Amino acid sequence: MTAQKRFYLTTPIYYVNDKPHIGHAYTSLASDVVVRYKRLRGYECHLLTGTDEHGQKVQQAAQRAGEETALFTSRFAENFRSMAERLQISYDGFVRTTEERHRLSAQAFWTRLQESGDLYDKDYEGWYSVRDENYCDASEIKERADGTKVSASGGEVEWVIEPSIFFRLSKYRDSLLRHYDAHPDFIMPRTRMNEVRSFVEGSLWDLCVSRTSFSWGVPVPEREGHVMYVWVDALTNYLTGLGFPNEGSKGGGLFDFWPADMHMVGKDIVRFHGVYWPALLMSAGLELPKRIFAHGWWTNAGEKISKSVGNVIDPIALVDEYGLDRVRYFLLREVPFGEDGDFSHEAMVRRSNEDLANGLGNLCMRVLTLADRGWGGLPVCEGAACKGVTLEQDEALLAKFDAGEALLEERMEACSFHRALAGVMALVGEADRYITREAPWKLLGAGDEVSKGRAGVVLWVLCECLRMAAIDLLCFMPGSMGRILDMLGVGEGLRDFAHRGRRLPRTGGKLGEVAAVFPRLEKRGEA
RNA sequence: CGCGGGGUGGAGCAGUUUGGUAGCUCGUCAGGCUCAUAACCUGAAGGUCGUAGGUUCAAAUCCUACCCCCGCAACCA
Repeated sequence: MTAQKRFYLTTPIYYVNDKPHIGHAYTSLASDVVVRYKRLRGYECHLLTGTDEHGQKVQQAAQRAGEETALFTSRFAENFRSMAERLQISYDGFVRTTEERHRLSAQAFWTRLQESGDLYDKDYEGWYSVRDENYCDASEIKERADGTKVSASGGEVEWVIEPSIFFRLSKYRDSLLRHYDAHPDFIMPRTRMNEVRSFVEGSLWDLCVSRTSFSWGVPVPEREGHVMYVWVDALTNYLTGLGFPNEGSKGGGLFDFWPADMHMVGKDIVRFHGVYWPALLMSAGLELPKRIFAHGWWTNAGEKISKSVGNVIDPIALVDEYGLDRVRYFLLREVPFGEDGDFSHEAMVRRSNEDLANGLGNLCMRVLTLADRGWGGLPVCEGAACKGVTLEQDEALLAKFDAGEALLEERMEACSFHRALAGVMALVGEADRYITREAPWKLLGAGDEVSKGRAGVVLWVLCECLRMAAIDLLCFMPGSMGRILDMLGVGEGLRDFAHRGRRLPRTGGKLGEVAAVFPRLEKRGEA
C-alpha cells in the first residue's frame, strides 16, 4: 500500500477568558468541513484545536472571579471542548497551553530560537498603557489638556522600562517577502496577503518575546522571572499537537504531519500567523505551513458584535433552535468565505427553507415516496420494460452531476465554500426540473409495464442524483446527509468520493425509513 | 491626504483576481403541475452595475478623479 496522502489543519487555539461565541464556532466549523472533505477524498487528516490559556488577562479574569487560575482556565477550556463536541467538530487533537507537554514543546522551540542566535536582551522602553495592557507607539500618544498622556484608546500611559528578550524579526524581512513572492497563495484571501505584505515591506521591528510583569505563562528556559510572550507560546501549539519536540523517525510518526497544510484563522490574527509564525519557524529551522486562510467576521443583524452591546451570538443556542446541520449550512453558504457576513434569524430561516427544505429535502421526499409507491423500495430499472434505460435527458442530468465533482473539488480547494454549496444546490434545481418534465407519477399511474419501466429509470436517475449530492454535502452536513444516504440504502463504506462515480444497482433494494430531513421552519415568532 | 469595507433591477447578494451577450435568492404578476415539506416547474415585468473621464474591438470587471454609506476603546474568530 502506498503512503497515504496526509493533511494537517489547525484551528486557532481559543482564548479562555470567555464563553465560545459564533466566531469560534465559525472557525471550527470551516476547519471541520475542510478535513471532512479531505477525508472523503482519501486523505489521512489531523485536525488540531485547543485553548490558549496564558497571559495577563486570563490571570486577572481568574482573580476577579476569585478562582484559582488553573481551575478557572480548566473550566473555560471545557466550554470550548464541549462546543467542539456539540458542533461535531471532528478534531483529532486538543492542546491546552497549560499542559505539561506544551510547556516542554514551547521551551524546546524557544531553545532553538536561542541556538539560532535570534534572541537577545534589551530593555523594553516605551509608553505602556495599563488599560490596553500594551506598549503604544509614540506616534499614537496624545496629550490631554491636563498634561496626562493617553493612548489612542484613551488609556493613560506611563513610560516603562522592562528588561526583555527580543526576537530578531527584522532579520527575516527579506526571507518573508521572498516566501510571499514564491507562494502567492500562502495567505488567503488575496487581500489579506496584500495587507501582510505591505506590513512587512514597511518597517519591521524586532519582536519583544518575553514578559516579566506577570507570571501566568510558559517560563523562559533558564531565565528566572521571564515568561514567554503569549503569541510565541500560543503559536507553538501547532507543533505541540504533533508531539514536538519529538520529531519522530521518518515514516509514520505524528510529526510527519508537519508542515501544516493549512492554518485556519480569523482575519484579526492573520499578522501573527503570516509574519511572526513563519519567521519563528525559519529561525527554528522548521518548514513553514503551506497556507493560512483568514476568514471574515460576523455581524448580528447588521451590527457589530460586542460584549458590551450584548449582542453576542451563542452558537449552542443556535444549534438548539435550528439544529446543527442548518446552522453549519447557513454559516458556510450565506457568506463568501473570507469576507464578513451578517447573521440574522430571518436570513437563517430563509436559507434553510429555500435551499434545504424546499430544495434538497423536498426533492428527496418526492423521489423516495414515488419509489416506495412503485417498488416498495429502490426503483427497479432493468429488463425488457426498461429499454432505452438511458435516454438523452437522463444522460444529460447524470453528466451534470458527474461533472459537479470536479467543480466541487475546485471550489473546496479554494475554500470557496459558498460557491461549492451553491453549485450543489444548482444541481438539485436541475433535478427538480427533470422530475417535473419526466413526471414519473404519471408514468406510475398509467398502469402498464413500459410506463412503469420508464418511471423506474427516471427515479433511479434521481436516486443517483440524490446520492451524489449527499456525498458532496456530507462534509457540510454529516448528520442529515447520512440520513439521506441511509434512506437510499448506500452502505457506510460507499460514502466517499472514491465511490461517488459508481452507480447504484438497478435492481431495486431496501429503502431506509423515509422521513423529512429538513422540516420547513416557521418564521421566528410565528411558530 | 488616518485605516478598512462597501455602493449591481423593490429587498438581500454573487460576479471584479484571469475584460467578452448582467446572474442568483426572495418579493410581484400570469400560467402549469398535483409525486412532494402550501413544496415543484414555466413565463413576464423590473438594472445606463455610485458619478465623470480614460485604456480597449470589447469594462460591473483595468486606470484616474470625485461623490455617498458603514465600521474603527476594549473583549474577540
